[in-house]
Amino acid sequence: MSLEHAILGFLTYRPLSGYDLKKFFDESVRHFWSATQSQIYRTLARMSETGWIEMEHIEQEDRPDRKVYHITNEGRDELRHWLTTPLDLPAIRHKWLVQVFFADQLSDEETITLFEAHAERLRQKLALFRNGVQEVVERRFTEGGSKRSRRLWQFTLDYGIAHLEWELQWIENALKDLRYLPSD
Amino acid sequence: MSLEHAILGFLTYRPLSGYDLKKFFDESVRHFWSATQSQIYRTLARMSETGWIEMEHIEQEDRPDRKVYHITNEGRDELRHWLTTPLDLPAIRHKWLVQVFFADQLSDEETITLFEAHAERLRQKLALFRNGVQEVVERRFTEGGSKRSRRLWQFTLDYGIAHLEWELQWIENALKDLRYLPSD
DNA sequence: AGCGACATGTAAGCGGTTACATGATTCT
DNA sequence: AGAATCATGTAACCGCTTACATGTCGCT
Repeated sequence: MSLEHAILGFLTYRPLSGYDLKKFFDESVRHFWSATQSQIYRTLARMSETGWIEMEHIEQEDRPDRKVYHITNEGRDELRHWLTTPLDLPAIRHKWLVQVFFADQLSDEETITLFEAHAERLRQKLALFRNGVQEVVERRFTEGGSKRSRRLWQFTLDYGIAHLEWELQWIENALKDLRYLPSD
Repeated sequence: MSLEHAILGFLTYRPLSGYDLKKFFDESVRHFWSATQSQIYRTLARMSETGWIEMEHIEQEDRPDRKVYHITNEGRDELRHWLTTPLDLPAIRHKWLVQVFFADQLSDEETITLFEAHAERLRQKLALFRNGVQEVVERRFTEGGSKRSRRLWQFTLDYGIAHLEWELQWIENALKDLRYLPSD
């Protein structure tokens, strides 16, 4: 399971609360592994039981108390083990391709719209990605973190952008072929 | 939901049983939308209640009885409606990128292995894809199906192959950069 | 007065996977 | 004799999403 291991990964940086972790997820791995708040809290409780992490209750006067978790030696072992485990390729679940597959139920115009609407979404996400994300990386790494870690982060960002660019280009190309769609 | 709409899509070809549908899924849309047998039977039962499909019990002497489902007019309306509904981009869940992100816990060699193992998996899947799939298309379309429908099928296959090719190339490229990974 | 940040969690439901269960026929 | 194909389904579980629930502090 990746959620647990992502949490272990973040806890190698420093001890963190559920609230902290949610922010880490949203700011860094979100575009390839998102996690909701409720999922994080539940998983932290489970991981405490297996002994991969330990909780420390920190009382605060001005703000709500925090439960800060730190990684144990077993946790570190588990993380290293998982990181060196080859994984199966993820199954693709792409609803849009289901629409394409059954688009013989649509007119030519509707089919073109199907492709163009998807292209437009890709363009929007790409714009978001290009603008928003790079700043976050800079901000985070002025306050610490190794160059190696930063370079690996950059890999995952490059992947995200290159992937969107590729898909967009593929669709723009497909749109050209769409003009010669057989009518029967 | 895509499973229901994929089923509706297949039922526009002809009335089918759960068993038939499982084969259709495995032979055509599997690489972007898979479905298990138990999922299909449960969903058919649910769809009968909503009125999108209707069941006909067909008794057979030599083999087990069949429950053959056909699409209703409401089903056709629902399918057309869904096909013209723009969908959000699917969230990517790519465990391998989680491994990359936290690979600062690994040595240089281990990191290179992480990339190379993934590339090898992509190569295997690509080989499978190129060999196995095209034949299925030919076979299926000698026994019927419109040219339009066939062309759309081809689109989804092309997408699958092009996607694997792109990812493989990206990783091979990343492997070159990996030589200059900062050590601190 | 209202909103956002801080901080914790529970509950219900949904889609999907894996395992279990049955039983006949046909091919090797 | 054993495997594959035909054909149906149930049950348990798992990961994830959405909604609900509570309460403080600081800023505008």
